[in-house]
Amino acid sequence: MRYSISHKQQTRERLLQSSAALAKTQGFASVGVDGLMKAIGLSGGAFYSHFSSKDELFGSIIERELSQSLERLGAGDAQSRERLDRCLKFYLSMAHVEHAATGCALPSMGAEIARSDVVVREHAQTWICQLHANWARTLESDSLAWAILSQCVGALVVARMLVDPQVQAQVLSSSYQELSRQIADH
Amino acid sequence: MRYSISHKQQTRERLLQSSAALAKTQGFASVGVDGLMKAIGLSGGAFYSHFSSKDELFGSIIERELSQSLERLGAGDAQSRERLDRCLKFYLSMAHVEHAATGCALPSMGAEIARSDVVVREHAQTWICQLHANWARTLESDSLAWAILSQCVGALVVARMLVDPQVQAQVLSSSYQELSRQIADH
DNA sequence: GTCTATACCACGATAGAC
DNA sequence: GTCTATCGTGGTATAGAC
Repeated sequence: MRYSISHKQQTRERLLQSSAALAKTQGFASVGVDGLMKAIGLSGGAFYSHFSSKDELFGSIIERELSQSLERLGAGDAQSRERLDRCLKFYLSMAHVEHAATGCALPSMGAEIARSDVVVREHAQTWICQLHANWARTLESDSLAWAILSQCVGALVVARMLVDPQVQAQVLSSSYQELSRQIADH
Repeated sequence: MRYSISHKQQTRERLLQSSAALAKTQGFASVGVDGLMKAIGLSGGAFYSHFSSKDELFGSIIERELSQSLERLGAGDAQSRERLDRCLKFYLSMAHVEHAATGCALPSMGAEIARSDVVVREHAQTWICQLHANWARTLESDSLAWAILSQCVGALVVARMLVDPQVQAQVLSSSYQELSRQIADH
């Protein structure tokens, strides 16, 4: 063969990474196969050597994104409240609002995941429940863990819709402030 | 003229209503002009007698949806905490999760609004800030009002991604429970 | 105002050369 | 594995008859 064994894996990884970033910023439905491939310097036709369809790529992107987020937000069996606090601080930051390409996939692609087929949503559910379980163990509260997760995702969705950075920052700081109080009061 | 004066207004209203429902369920980008018109029994060509472009329709949909949500969630100058509580109960209900077509536009179209042009987002910001102001007046807390808004939107985004109705219900009830506690403690 | 027909472009996906 | 070329479809938008 004219291409090394690892070449395909590397190309596939580049494609996944680049496509995920494009999907999070422009929406997966709004970017075509040609655009996805051009972004990594390849032609559209080469796409089908890596994925049988655009939908299959979507599933792989979600899988990769969620496992990555889980690692960053709640990996391990026992995390300290200090680490959870650092996670919340970053999640609810202006940097996260402004850089959707490298951020969590839930606020940017949540609606698209909700509209996708059952297989993808089952994967998403597994991951979300795993993150919830980790946070619930740290916080010793199932309901507080769900509430935090919802509020984090919602704050980013709301903030990204706004134009004024000051109001955006207000949404973030308010959410963080109220979350901190809830965690402390618990 | 062969058509009455009010006919155009009525058709436009039907188009707005139907298109909003389709946009919330399938995503605005994923449904074509032909599909939007066929949904109200007209041909695709007739669309441009009502809107100059699909983007202009998007702006009108958002405007209409948000003012409608404001009416349902926080109209008037002074609302009781009881009414706010009823609003939260409905917003965080399984019916709302299941029927995106008639529900709030923020969880289903939030990401698309965030990606749209500045004019649309300025409009969205105006309405969101107005709703926030009403809730903040009722609750006597700016930050709590922002936190509630974020949590409501986030809970719906998260719940809609899941497949298991029991887990969906858990997300909703947890969010409602924690919100109630926050409001009571305030 | 609505229809049919159409221009024009972008999309997802495939075929065959290299 | 990647390229170019292409097929078929569906997208937005326009033109002209009624």
